[in-house]
Amino acid sequence: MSKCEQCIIRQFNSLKHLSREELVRMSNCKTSKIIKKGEPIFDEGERLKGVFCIKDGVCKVSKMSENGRNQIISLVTKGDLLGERSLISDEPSNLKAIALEDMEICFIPKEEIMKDLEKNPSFSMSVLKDMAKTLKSADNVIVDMAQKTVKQRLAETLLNLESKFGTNENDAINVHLSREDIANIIGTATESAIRLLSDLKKKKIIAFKGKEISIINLNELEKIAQGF
Amino acid sequence: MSKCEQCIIRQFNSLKHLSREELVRMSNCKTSKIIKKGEPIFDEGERLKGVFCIKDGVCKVSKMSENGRNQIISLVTKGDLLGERSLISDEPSNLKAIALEDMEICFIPKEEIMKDLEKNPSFSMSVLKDMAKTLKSADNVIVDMAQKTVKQRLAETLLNLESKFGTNENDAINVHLSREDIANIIGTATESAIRLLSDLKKKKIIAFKGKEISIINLNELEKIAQGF
DNA sequence: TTAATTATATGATTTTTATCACATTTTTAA
DNA sequence: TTAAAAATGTGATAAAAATCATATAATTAA
Repeated sequence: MSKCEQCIIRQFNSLKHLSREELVRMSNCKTSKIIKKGEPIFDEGERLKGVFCIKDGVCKVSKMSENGRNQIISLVTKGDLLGERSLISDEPSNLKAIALEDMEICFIPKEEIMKDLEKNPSFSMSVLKDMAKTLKSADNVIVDMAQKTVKQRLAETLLNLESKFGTNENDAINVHLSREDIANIIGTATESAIRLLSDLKKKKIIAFKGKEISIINLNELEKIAQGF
Repeated sequence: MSKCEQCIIRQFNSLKHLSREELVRMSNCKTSKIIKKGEPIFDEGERLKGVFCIKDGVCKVSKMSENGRNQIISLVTKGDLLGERSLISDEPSNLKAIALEDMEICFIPKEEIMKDLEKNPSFSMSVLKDMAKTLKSADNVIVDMAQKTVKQRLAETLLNLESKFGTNENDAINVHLSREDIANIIGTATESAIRLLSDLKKKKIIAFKGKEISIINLNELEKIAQGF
């Protein structure tokens, strides 16, 4: 079992503010898990017993609408923490997390995290800052969902994916999403997403083969995202 | 100048976790303001120098989309705190706040709040909980915006307004919003909002005269919000 | 390997929503 | 008080997006 105090991943999130003793204690109570592609980390309505620190892999965090359609709220990846919110608000999770690829995650029990949150101001301040940032970006998503067309949202989503996941050796965006997942991020019907992707391909703004998507004309895609 | 330690409003927000000394100190540096209907409390891009505690009145918090349309993110009212987020993230506000009616607000300087946040764990924990809650509701708004029809969102908005503001002696929802404001909450064109309101009136699900709107058939409105 | 299942793709059509135009009412300010 | 401005309301039309149908490609499991 690897040790938290030696784990490089914590540098990417609020856990970097923990002291050596806090990390040692965390190491002793944390557990590691392998989650296979397609498997859930937790489900809607589940009461989380701790937080997850993503060591490797990507998962989609989504929520079912009353209409019975699934909306992906965020993609959580290596270095991110997952589940702090429902831990802090002490309510069942309103979200579901499913692995998009094989994952390696650490589970840290609730009591441990809560103790650190209350005792270590620089840790709690960091979590606070993180939440303020997430909230700001949630506001932006609300505005986009409410005011932008599906075409704009698709363009924006592709740009966001490239900047979050980077590109591989073929200049393709470094994450594999099904057309349905893409549709569920932008909040549209799968057919609409497919159609708009085909349009962008026809206009040589993007290229794709299967789930490997690459942005060819970044400038044009940015224009589309802004509504031109 | 009224004193924070005697102010009843703080019971409604995280400030209730402050100690008597903290409140006395706050009292000595806070200032009170009257904001007239239609006036801004702060604007998009402005760097806030403190937080606002709403003593009386309602304001709309909104953001301009790249399309040049305004989206109302929330309505902030008596007892609420405003501006903590951009203070915590130490970035210019991404939002604009405009009074919907005459308001009475207190301004608490940044240094004072930040000191309390760092020194008083029960205060910072309360702010943290509050943000977790706001984030959860932001997720719900994202899902609604992405997946529900304008009609559903209008029904939902009316229900939310009634439960947040209550009703007056005529059973009308206790807040006055223009049709444009309503449209900007649900994220649609003003004409569409007006048309759908007229439909609901024709079907005797709501009644209104000017900005006084009342829900007549709650059950039916809830059904519409859910997509029937 | 092959059949079954699932994902992707595209056409035709319907539904939803935005836009434009204009009339009427209400509010505001001179 | 009254003219101007702003808000509300409604019809006609256009644009955007969903839905339904069906074909093909890719993936999965027996």
